[in-house]
Amino acid sequence: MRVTKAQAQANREHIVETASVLFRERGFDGVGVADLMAAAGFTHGGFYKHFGSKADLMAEAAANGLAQSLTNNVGIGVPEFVNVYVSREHRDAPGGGCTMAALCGDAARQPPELKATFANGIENTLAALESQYDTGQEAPQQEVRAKMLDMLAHAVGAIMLSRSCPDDSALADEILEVCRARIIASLPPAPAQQPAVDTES
Amino acid sequence: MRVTKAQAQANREHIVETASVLFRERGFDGVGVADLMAAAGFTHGGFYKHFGSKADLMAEAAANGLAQSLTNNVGIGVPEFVNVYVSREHRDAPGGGCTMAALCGDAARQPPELKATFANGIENTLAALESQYDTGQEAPQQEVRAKMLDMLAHAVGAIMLSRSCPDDSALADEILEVCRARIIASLPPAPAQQPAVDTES
DNA sequence: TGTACATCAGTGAACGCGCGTTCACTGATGTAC
DNA sequence: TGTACATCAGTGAACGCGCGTTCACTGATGTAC
Repeated sequence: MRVTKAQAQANREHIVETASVLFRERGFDGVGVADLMAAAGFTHGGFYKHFGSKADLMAEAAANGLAQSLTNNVGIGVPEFVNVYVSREHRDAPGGGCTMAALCGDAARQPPELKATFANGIENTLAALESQYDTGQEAPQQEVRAKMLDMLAHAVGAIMLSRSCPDDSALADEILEVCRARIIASLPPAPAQQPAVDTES
Repeated sequence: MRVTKAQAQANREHIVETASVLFRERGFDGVGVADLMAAAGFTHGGFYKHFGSKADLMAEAAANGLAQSLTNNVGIGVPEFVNVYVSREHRDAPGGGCTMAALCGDAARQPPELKATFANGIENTLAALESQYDTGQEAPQQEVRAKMLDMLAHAVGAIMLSRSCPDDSALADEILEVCRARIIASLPPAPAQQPAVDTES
């Protein structure tokens, strides 16, 4: 049952995207090759026509997920990004959410190639955040980068800690609410001292 | 080869502590029952004389690790805690480090019982941090709790993100250094506006 | 205190199962003429 | 354009392996008398 080259390429991409979601939901070890292929609408045997190994797909799926989380959050501005990111909706839907938050615990135990993919995803996310971060005043690029890196770690920690609590627990929600408010409050260098500046001026 | 009741109890505790370290190093799925028992100096068959299942041990080992991270950091003060926590030494030694940072990614996919154990560990850590947090001024208990919860998520995120980067990468170190400095700077409510107050006055 | 027997922590072979991976096969696609 | 053949994406059975768990067994401990 051979298939068009274009169809085969589309199938391959579909498998990567399916894997990207499933890995975020269940972790790398929680998704088998047969599971994955069935979820994508295929039988497991064809897997190795597309990928050298499960580890290879893990790297591709991670890269795909890391890139996707970027395109999902382009141009909304940093405070709104934090509102969307540090939310119950995001916490409760890891499959469609941030790959860093869903898989960085797993990534820490993976071989260097996959960690490099992760570091690359972090760098790209950082670059996107930097470009959207308006301090309302001149700020050296290094300072902006540090601020966004700090904010990202903060937000990732909030989601991950919240996800490790029982689904209906007050603590899980408290973590999100406390952290969201404080991350947003920390965004402009000194919000209370510096009244809102019209960015269109 | 039966063994003294006291010895059996000691062996059981030794298995839990060994598991606590190995799970932090390799994750719940990365440690088999046979691995674990061998590391503790036993054969695998005896495991079920002590524990009903691997899942039961996971909960006990997590509780043990979460309690341990508390006793390791009693009385050193919050800024010093951050210095020790958000460090390369901690990042590079997960087996002896914080159970939250090592396993909260795994915990998010575990059954409610284990998540409840995790939430309990977070609450206990919070209580310990609150008792050590000196704002230099009067602050409502709720505000102190929020500050410590926020700080904990921030520190956990920094370690986890750093661990997901390649071992020798500049980004891994940058994350730690940037976050450590900023977390510490954020500790007193307004460090720049409020010069050091002699706490002995 | 000494003796006989039950208990049970620890051993190591064995179990069923699911995993990642391989392979012979199918049949539509792609290609050479 | 039409024909003959090679290619190869996808199928599904099979592989070896390691996992969590079970079990008959051992022999020192604990207990009853």
